[in-house]
Amino acid sequence: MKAGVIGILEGALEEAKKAGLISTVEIPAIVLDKPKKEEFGDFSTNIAMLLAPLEKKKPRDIANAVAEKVAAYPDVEKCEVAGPGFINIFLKRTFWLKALLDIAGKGERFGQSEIGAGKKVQVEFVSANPTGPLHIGHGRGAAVGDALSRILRKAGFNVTREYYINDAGRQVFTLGESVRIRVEELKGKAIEFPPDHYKGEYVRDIAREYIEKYDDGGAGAPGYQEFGTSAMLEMIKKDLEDFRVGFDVWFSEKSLDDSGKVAETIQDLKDKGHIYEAEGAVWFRTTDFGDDKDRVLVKADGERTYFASDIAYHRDKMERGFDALVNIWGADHHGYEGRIRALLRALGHDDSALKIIFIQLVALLRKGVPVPMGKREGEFVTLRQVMDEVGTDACRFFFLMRRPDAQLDFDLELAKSQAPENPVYYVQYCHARIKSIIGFASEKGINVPERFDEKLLSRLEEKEESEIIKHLGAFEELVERSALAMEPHRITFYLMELAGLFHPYYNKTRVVTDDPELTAARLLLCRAVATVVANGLALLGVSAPDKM
RNA sequence: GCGCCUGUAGCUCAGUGGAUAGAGCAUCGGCCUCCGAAGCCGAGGGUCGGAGGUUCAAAUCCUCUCAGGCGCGCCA
Repeated sequence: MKAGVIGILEGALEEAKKAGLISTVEIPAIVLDKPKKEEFGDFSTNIAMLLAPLEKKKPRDIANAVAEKVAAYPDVEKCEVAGPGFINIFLKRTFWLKALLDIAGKGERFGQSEIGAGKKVQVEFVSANPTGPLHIGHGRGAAVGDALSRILRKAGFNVTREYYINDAGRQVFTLGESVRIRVEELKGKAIEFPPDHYKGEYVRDIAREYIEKYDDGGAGAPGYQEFGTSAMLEMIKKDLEDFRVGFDVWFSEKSLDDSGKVAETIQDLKDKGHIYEAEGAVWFRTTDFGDDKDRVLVKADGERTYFASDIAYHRDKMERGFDALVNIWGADHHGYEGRIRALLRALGHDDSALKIIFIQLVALLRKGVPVPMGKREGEFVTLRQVMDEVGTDACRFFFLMRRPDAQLDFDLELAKSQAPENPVYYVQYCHARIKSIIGFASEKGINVPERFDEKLLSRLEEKEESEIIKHLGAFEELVERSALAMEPHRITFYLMELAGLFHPYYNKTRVVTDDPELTAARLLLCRAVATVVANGLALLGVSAPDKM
């Protein structure tokens, strides 16, 4: 919708230029606003005020000249100049009705665009260590990463979702040890459990499973570490599956090491002169590329650091030819950003290809009272627990109700309440309600018309109806902007607004009436709302139920 | 001490440099003989943490400052 108006404006500016009213060659980018007040029109632009200093003329004079040209376009009802020099454009109702025709024609494809132009984007998210179950914070990252991937795809990007498995190094070793100790314990040995090991109940479960399968100690028995890691990974995969989060690639840290890529990367940096040795360790001079301090790649004891794997991983990512990389990290990792950017630049890449989204903490509440968390106490709340309690739909929706970098209060009781204050149901109810209306009409032998035109739709004369239609028409641009800004929460807010327009309309206006033409037009409008709600919820990975 | 994030209504939060800053919840008062009341209508509520600066125009950009969170390992 908006693109069309920008076209009109560009045309008008060109005409003004030809008529000698404007002399500036480089016209600033056109910004179209949706004014807050309807007296300011459907769209408003500040272009005259931006041109004023360049033209050395009064903004209002320029605005008047442009407005006159704009007003001549057939889709334009009128065009006014207001305030310091805003150009306010009022469009004809028929212009908006095109959105309804569009939605009816495209159905679930409505909202799709080509703005991504098939660019390859990798979204790496969750990437939790396979040493314990996913907790609530991972869940938020999973919801954001998954929704973002869906939105990017809708906007025409070629998306790869990837999970980086930290299956090498200290932590998985400790997991293996934890399993071993529990196995021996279960067999009756009294062993003091080391405090820095994983003491969650799930480790006992894994130990029990191990004893059941391999206690005979057959030749094929895997090591504790290997067994524990794969058991944890299976559990994580199952959690994610039930959370409706899928991945295209599961990338193993261990495989990087095995294939020699870590050593290769260090050598590469050495060849480029970014490596030095000091105090028995091998350092990467990241300070040459904006980092706070240099970083160790190989410790004095000969062991590689986690960062050594990470540089190999990000080098590998770049070599796979992505146009953009998105990393979704917990906010506690933001200290890592500098060194990863340093790496990309050291390798000669443009680090602006990398976008890191930091996920802030989730504060779990129950009726407003904080639920205690803390990994050390072994009483951290898992994604599984929350999912089971409030359901996947509510859980995902709540995670996507806030900007990722803002802390989130998640109230369990609110999320599962079937009361009106629960926003998940507010949106889903809108969809179910419309399906019910369409069902009611069809029982009376009235169906959503197969064939229709602008004349039929022009029966939608209520103010609420045009507001809804305008909002529907903004959906495509919303998806684009949400994709480009990489902000899934915009979709959530849009849907709450759309439902907030529809419910009052429904309460006030009868859809199924004695007037067949009016009924047909309103059924079409309703179905369009349902389509957009369903499409929007699909981007969030939340279901759009026909009945609730 | 240094770095990053966040300060907007009682609470939780929206708000690509634009016009009189919005929504939900909470509070109070109303609406089901009629397409789904998981809904609707109405009311009250603000020094956009603070101070300077840039601009025709600042919640938005810059500087300083205050408050909260997080990070500053040869841990991952």
